[in-house]
Amino acid sequence: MSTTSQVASQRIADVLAARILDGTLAPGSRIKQDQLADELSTSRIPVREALRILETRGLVTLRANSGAWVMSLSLPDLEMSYEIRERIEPLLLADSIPRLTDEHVARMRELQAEIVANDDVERFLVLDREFHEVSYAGSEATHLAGMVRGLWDTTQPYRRAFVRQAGTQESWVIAAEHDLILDAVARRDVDIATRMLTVHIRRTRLALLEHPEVIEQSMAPAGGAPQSVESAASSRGR
Amino acid sequence: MSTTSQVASQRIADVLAARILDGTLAPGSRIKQDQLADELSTSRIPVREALRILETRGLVTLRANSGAWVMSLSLPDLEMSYEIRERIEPLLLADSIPRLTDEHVARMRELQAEIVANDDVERFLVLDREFHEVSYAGSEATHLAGMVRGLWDTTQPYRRAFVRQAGTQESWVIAAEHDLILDAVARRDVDIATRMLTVHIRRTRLALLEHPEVIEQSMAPAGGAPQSVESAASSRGR
DNA sequence: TCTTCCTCTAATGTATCCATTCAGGCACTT
DNA sequence: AAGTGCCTGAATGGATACATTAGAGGAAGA
Repeated sequence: MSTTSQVASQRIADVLAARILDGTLAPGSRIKQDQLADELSTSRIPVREALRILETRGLVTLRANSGAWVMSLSLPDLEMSYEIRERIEPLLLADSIPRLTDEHVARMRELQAEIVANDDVERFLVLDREFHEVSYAGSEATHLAGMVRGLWDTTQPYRRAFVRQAGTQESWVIAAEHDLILDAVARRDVDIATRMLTVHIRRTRLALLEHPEVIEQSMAPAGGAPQSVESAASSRGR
Repeated sequence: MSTTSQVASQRIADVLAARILDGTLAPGSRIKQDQLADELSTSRIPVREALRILETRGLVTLRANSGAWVMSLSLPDLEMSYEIRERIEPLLLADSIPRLTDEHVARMRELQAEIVANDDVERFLVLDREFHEVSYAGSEATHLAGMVRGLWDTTQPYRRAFVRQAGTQESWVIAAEHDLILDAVARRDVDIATRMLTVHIRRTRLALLEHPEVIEQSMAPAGGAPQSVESAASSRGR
């Protein structure tokens, strides 16, 4: 019924998340509580809650008595994110496949068809993500699914820069790998599907490593961002 | 200098985390903002922040307009946590080993010696955890380390119940496996160390599955806890 | 010219008060 | 007797006002 949450902090979190994921807010950008509260006509209290919510999703970095920044990753961070994805997404897929309906598979086919026909970067990012998300829709492992979503979230700005950089040839390879995954999923072949997914993620990571410039390209121009994740962790665990 | 954080929300989060991890607050227990604020002589604002912080660490489940509960896991959740650990902790260990100092190894030996001599459940939980944490101390992958810490945190109450239940024989097996890991780490043998760790976690998961009663034993007696993680996720992603 | 200390300001952290929501119980209807 | 609806209170969500901190900038000294 309600397209937007009744709870203000959730609404604000959704707005902020959308801006980060669609590239409006670049990694490293400073987020000021006053400014956001002003813009969204609320007090700073729900804004602060929203920032905490986004910290949980990995989208925002908080430092006590200092401020909030859009999460930014170093190249090792980014590589590690893909290493983690390579190990846990097959787990999620394996848990999902047995409960996937024919409608899910049909939806995957639709998305795959559009991916092949598409050549717009932004559209690709949406389609690619939904393709994988649908393949995970059968899983009831909420915790794991949340971790995976977090990894997709934090890496999204860099994926955008990468797709821009690598261009259409990369899309073709991805589409080919999706075909293999889709076939296996349609047959409910857990073993092959997970293997294909593993290869898919691994190859993407290696391709990413050939474009280390995506890190700089994704960063906000200035703003005094704390270097990487470290500062958040150290302030958290004091 | 300051043993406790200057920021109230951090202090409160630390206090709450300690109570959850040491078993004072059982999974499923209701946490009331008023009561906590009262007890710690603060307003409810920093308490709410603390709850968000603990949600990030996976220790607390929040439901909008409803309340906060100590995170509780179903048996499938618990099993999945170990499946995830089995896949990502070797990654963390591999990243850590090359940078481990001899002091780290020496500390691991100390801990291992005390584990062998020890027969107290609470002490075992502390020692076991620190043994693994030290082995990860060389890693600079903060993000991954945080995920692993979260998994240890959320599963700690069930590990306690399990060790109580399985008793000393389980400790012996664990100690034996630790020996294998320690040897490999001391030789800086990444391959063997990660394999031993994988086996260690997998065997623990299987042993855990033979004691499904740990779930009920760990739960708080009453309090109207929302069933498992699901409710938190659904309220979050509305 | 560089360093150090101080000051001041902008932004974050916290307290108090008010608004809103949800769960449980009770009365009423069918 | 079962189910529905309202009503009340306890607990959470949010706004305003104040306290505190971090960091930039400048003044003074070497």
